[in-house]
Amino acid sequence: MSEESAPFNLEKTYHHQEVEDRWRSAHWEALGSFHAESGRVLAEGKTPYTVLMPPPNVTGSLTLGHVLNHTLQDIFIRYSRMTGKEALWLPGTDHAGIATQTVVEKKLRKEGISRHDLGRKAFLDHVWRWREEYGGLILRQLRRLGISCDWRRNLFTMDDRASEAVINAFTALYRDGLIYRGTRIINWCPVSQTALSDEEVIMKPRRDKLVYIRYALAKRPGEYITIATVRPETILADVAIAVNPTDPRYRDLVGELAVVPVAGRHIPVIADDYVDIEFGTGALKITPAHDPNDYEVARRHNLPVISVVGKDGRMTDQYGYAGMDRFDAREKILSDLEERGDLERVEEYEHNVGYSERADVVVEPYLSEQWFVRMKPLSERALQVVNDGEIRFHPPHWINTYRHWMENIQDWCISRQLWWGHRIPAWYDSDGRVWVASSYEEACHLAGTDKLVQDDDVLDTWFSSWLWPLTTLGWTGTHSDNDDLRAFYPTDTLVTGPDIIFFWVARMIMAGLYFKDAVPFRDVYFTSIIRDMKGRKLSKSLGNSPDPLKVIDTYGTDALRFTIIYIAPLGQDVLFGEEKCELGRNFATKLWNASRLVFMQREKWFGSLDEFESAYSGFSPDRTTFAFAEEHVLTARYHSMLDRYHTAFGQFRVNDIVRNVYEFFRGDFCDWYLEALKIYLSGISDADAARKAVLLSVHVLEGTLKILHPVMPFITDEIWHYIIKRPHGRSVALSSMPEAEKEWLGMDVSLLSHPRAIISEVRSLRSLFAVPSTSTAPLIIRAADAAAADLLAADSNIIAAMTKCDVQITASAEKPRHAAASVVEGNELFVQLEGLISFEKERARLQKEISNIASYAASLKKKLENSSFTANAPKDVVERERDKLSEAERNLEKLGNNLDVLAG
RNA sequence: GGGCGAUUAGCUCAGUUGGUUAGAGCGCUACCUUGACACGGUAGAGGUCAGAAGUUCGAAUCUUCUAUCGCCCA
Repeated sequence: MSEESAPFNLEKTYHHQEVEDRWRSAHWEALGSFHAESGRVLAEGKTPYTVLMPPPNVTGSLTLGHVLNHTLQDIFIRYSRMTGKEALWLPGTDHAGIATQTVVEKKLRKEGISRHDLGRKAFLDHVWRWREEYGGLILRQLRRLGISCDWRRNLFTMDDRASEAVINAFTALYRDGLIYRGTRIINWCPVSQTALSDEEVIMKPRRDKLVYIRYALAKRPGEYITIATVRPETILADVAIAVNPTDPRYRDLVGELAVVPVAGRHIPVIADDYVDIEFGTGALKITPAHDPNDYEVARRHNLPVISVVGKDGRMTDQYGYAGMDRFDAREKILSDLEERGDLERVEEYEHNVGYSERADVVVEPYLSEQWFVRMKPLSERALQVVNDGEIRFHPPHWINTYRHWMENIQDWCISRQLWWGHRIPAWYDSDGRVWVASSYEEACHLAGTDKLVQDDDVLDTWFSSWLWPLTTLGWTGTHSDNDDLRAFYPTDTLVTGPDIIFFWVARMIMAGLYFKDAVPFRDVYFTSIIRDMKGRKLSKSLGNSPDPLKVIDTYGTDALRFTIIYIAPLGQDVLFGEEKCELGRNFATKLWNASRLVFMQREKWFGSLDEFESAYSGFSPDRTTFAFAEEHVLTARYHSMLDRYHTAFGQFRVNDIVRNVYEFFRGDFCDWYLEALKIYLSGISDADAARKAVLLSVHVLEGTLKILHPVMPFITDEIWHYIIKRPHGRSVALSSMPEAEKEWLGMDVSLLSHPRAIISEVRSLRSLFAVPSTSTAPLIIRAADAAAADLLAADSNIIAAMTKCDVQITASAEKPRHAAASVVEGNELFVQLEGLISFEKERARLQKEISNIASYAASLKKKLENSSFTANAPKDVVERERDKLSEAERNLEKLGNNLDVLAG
């Protein structure tokens, strides 16, 4: 910060690194700027505003997706804080069961150790140590974004408090009959060696071979039935061949026995509606241990279940394939079948196959005993609150996806065969009976014995994430309320990607309603998906995902934040390229330089900072003291911009927010107001008048800094401290947002905009006739009326400087010869360009202009002569069309006269 | 197969309930190193709003169909 004696202005150039480093989260954190207190809501009556951070995975590192997501949350939080709310942003991380365990196992493997060598407890100690060392990375990186969380409340899903809540939630659901244990075909990841929920399986198209295999009929020598399958290795586990009961081709075969090739087992031919007559041969092998649909068929027909693929994806059969990988076995059995003559033919076949989300291998449908949450009872209210609008989605079309999932919901497999996670609070006694309780002691008490063994499995990570709105506010399941919950639950805005709508959003809604009897949040903002410039998803393997930290180093955090919001519309994918950050960087530079100009003028016109401060503290724009038109226009445009800004927030149109401010600042503030201000101040001797104009520039600059602050927190805080001297500990983040004032919103500035329009037109003429920028041309303005004449006369210096013309404003000038002429808002302009313009060129230009306007006027005339238009269209629309027509006609007349002068 | 979304300037996208001679950024062209800023300024070129039909006084905007692309669920 500058000394009192030194000039109180910004450095000549903006160094984002230096400024951002100074205002880093650490600074704001040390000040406690972003702490929220329930007392201020409960006792002082402040309105709460709460945002839940979607807990990033502890193994994660910062991606552009995080940048977008967290910038949006920060924008909402900072805006709410500045509009007087008690703004609470709850940060945290999740323990990411599979990912974390995989990372630690990989690390151990390099040291030649497996987790089984260590045993469960020692392994978990390793995981915890790993998390202490590396698990904070993502949060440190997020801090570089300048996000304004209440970091005191940082929560990890494996923390004691969160773990307690998980256990209590489990036991409560079990008690209510919503959790059960059962044998089902689940999605098994052979690499991670755990069950997965349906949501963790990603369907991907895959080219496989559709294999047609002949099964001999046991009692009809020489006859056979042919089935088609993409998984020939599982024929070893076949228990039946099914045909559709209405299929005439196979009707007489139902009840026959077929011989499984290689295995030699006799299996029945059965009839079941499930079989699709069109697919393959219409005869389907039934392999209940390796296909969920086959499992259902087998149950209906009381068939046995035989398994030939083990947990590791290797064969477990007794026919010589045991130990082989399932895909190697597939090839082997294919050649064996061919050799045996059982292979009829092979077709290329593209179909969708489930892959494990984490390990990216083909998921194995696997029959095993797992824990499930019964979803149907939970889904009904969860669907209702979204249908009723109690929770709103932005953009709303995601409701369809949500609704579809809720209406076709399947039970949720929550057990995972991992060690890292919340261990399932279920114990088995020596008779194999299960006892679910919050602790071993309680389970012993229930069971009446202490000879209990706890279930080995842990819970799905999402089983802790779905409690996030509750656990972050201190809910543990043993009490229903506390001050934080009373003050901040339900939370307000959830910002997340649509890819976890099922995983997380839907389940949080269920949990909130079930455990707290209230929705967990009001609005859900679904972010864009970020792609590269070619529209491809960002991925490490493609090498097309820029490192946000490098982007920040190059362009600055503010620039990145501004850019990503500028280019990310609600509900659309966004194509990101690092170079796009030039937009944000350039804007930050512009903001800096414009501020420098304002501060330079302040320094020039105020004797000292104190003098300025005392004038500024009582300042508000007063149109009766305005000296030039741009002061009116700027102030009116400023308030209309504020109005659009607040409206955009209300509608979650974040994209509009930055575009609106961007246009206002570059256009209205810099290009028009500041340019006019410079000229006004350069020729002035009245210091008091000058000070008023400077005060207005600071006033609007400060307002602009405030409204930009949620998007660009660093540079705005820096410049804000130069508005007046403020203690280093203060922050624009804790100041209040400017409001749009009705008085200014209603102001008609159309007349006051004439100077702008005239300046643009004259510049255009100069450029058209290639008038050298060094030469000053005489400009005669014949004003539309007395009011316009007064206004233009007052602004004549500004018009002169901005057009580089000698301006003469008259009521009745002769039409000069040798002039380019134009009409703007009824004001006739003559730029005398003796020797500079060619008559021919000007004549042609006027003729073209006249014919343009004439055809425009004709179309307006036609419209207005159409009686159904004048009868049906709203009055103001018709009125507007009339105005346009008369304006066009006036212009035509004037331009026509000019043409005559040229001709004559 | 079902659902959702997209198609507007060379590129990336705005365009809120139908009422503009359709906008921005980047790129392009010309001019300008002017005491805030060349990461800048001024002026300009560039679009039959994917196609067809319909509703309407009026359609980029609403309806239907078609085409192409993308996502989700089977």
